[in-house]
Amino acid sequence: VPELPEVETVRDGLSRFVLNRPIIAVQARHPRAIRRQLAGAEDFAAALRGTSFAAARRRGKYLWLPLDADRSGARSLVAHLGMSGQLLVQPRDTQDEKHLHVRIEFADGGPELRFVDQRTFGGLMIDELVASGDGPDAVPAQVSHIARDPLDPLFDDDRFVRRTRLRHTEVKRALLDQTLISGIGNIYADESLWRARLNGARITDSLTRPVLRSLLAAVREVLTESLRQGGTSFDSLYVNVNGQGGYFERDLAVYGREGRPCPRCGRAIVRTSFMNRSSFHCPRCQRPPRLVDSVLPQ
DNA sequence: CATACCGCCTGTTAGC
DNA sequence: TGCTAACAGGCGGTAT
Repeated sequence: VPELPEVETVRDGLSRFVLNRPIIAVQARHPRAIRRQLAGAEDFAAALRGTSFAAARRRGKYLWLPLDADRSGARSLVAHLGMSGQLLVQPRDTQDEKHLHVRIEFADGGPELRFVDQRTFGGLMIDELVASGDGPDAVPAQVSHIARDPLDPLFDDDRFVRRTRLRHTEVKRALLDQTLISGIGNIYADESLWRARLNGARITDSLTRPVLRSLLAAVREVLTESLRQGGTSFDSLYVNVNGQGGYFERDLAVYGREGRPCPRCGRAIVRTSFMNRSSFHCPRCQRPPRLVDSVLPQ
């Protein structure tokens, strides 16, 4: 599942292989992949033909490629990989992938950009850049509600701690809320909570500022180490633009490791159902909240 | 406003 | 063996 380290790895690949190359043809083969393009497939293709990508940017799990300023500097190709989306840079003679949804060809005849997505939760669209509201940089309108991510130099730690403590919800929910802190999905939420020795069911307004700061530090450690390894390819659906997986799965402490020993204390990792998805934690290192602190009715 | 939950998707695996 | 059901889960929309 592509989260911040995976999306950043893709962004880096795009920045090296698809910038400043005039686009000559665009093929949208699956309408669902561009469902957010309200004006339709032809409008999508027309916006890209003849221009080029000027840069590759990211916030949280969204990435976007601003179009060449000479023609349409206010617009970008916005991408979200969803559960299983891949942006691949492939030689033109490479056989079409089974779930190839969008193809972008360049005038130089070099490798083309392909959007491949098995579960179709991802998508592409052309969108206008707008002021971000929390800083000097512009972001696509589709991305404007997304908080800065913890690897963004302008991420405001104090604001995150303050806003989190104003909420009354489980801390894992808060980590997954992209309007509070972006880029974290189920895998890195569990890994970060384990590093911070916090149970994900702890309630945000009962956590102290130092505890939340240490959680934020754990989040940054996990994301940074995973990024160094090219991300996590837990279910092999995540690959970089060259089709290669990352290696962080080897370093996962709890995610997907039910029954195996906690790397810190040796106790068996426990799997629970949480928010209708799987969560993994160490029952010794991450003690559940006292009942009085539970989110359940008082 | 804050918070919780549903539905969208398909390939893989578990269970009968 | 063959079928069904569960599972994976990010996110926008909607309900409370």
